[in-house]
Amino acid sequence: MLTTRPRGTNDILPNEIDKWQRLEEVLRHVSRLYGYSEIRTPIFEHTELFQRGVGETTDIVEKEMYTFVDRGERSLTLRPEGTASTVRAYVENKLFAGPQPTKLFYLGPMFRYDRPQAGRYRQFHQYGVEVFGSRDPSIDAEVIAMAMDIYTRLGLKNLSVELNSVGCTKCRSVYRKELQKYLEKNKHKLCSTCQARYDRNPMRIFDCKNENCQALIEEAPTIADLLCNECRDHFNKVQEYLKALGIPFHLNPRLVRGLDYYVQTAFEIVAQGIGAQSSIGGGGRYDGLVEQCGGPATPGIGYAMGLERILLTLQKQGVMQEETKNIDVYIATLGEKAHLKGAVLAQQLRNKELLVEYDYLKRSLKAQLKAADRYQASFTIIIGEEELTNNQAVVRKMEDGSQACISFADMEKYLIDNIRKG
RNA sequence: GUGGCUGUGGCGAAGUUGGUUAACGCACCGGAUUGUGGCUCCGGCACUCGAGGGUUCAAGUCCCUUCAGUCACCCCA
Repeated sequence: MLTTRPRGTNDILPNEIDKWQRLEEVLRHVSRLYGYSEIRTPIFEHTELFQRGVGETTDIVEKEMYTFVDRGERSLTLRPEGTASTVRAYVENKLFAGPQPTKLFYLGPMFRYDRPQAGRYRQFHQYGVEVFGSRDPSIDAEVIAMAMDIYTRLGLKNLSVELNSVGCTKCRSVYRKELQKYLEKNKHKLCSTCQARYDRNPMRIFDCKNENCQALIEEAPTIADLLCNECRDHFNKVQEYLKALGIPFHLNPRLVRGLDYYVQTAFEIVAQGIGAQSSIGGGGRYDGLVEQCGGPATPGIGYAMGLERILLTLQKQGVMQEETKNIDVYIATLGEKAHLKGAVLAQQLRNKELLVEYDYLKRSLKAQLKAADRYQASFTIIIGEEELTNNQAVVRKMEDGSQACISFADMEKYLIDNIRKG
């Protein structure tokens, strides 16, 4: 156990940190373009926040939370998603009193106690945005367009946007009853989980993979048929804006997202070929959430994307180009005095913005050159007794093995000139 | 929480119906080249064959338990 990381967690090693940083760069850049400011909230919150915010009946709250009691006997929970915390921060810090809408993004680890599999981990990373203060359908469309913009910039292909409206609390309860009425006579034929869903949240039966359940619900009325005028109008406008923005989408009346707070717009972005966990992002509108979390009635919409899944998709689609790392100068030394001189020279060259490595192991020259080769150094400076007395060093161009004797006084200029050129 | 597959040196892997000192490749370190890399050759590098228990004269090879990885279900990013 001492040398094993906890289940479902990952070390991001030096050889892969690069792609993470490049991904994060794109996310921050696009955030700026769309006018979002970063918010950093705690990794853990009062358990109650997620219970109320995410919803008591969701899988997240029922079986996936990392909850613990601290020394002050408070129940705390490692955040399983980002929206609840962001809403809490919005309310607590009275951001609603500032200019609206408020557009925020976050980036960081989330935690869910789930069985790990391809594209699913217990600690995973999400980037997400939240917009508070507007119920206008144009922002729904923009948020979806923004997500697609990010994927496109990253080079992802073959994605599909699944879009639905889950209605407001009013039309949803009407729909619920309709759906229950439709399924009533066949209720006993549903699988056991769907029988439970029948009472709690019959819309989730659409998600069931069981063929029998699928058959039973196939001809069921969809929410689209029963949206109230306001919701239907909103949904139509969202589609209108999406079309105008050139974002293709699939209407999916069966898309039901697993978090309780969604109303009206719900969407998911799906990638192919990364296994069963194909959703690389999703979101929707949550107009009642801020109020429910103790703030003023404020509309909101947001989405989150899973960074591991994005990286996985990038890899599967082969759009991940390796970044070559090489240094400018390797300093090889022989003998104690030369070693000291090398240390000083390394500092001097680094001050001139050169990437410099130096041998700390007092290895043989041969071994040092081998190291220089591994670092893909452009030049290796060799300093030994002889060079010290002549106040110069051998500078070897690694590419072709050509060497020159350069005085320490001219070293900086020589290297800078030659490296810039090459 | 449920199920399938897997678990041998840093990595990738051989390992016959259980039978002596557990292949091979890569990586790493050193030498051939007394102060010079990338190629070649030579050499070096394994106290637990995931862990624990059992069967047997004898187990990496059989049985049980457990842990981990992986994929899938549930659900989600």
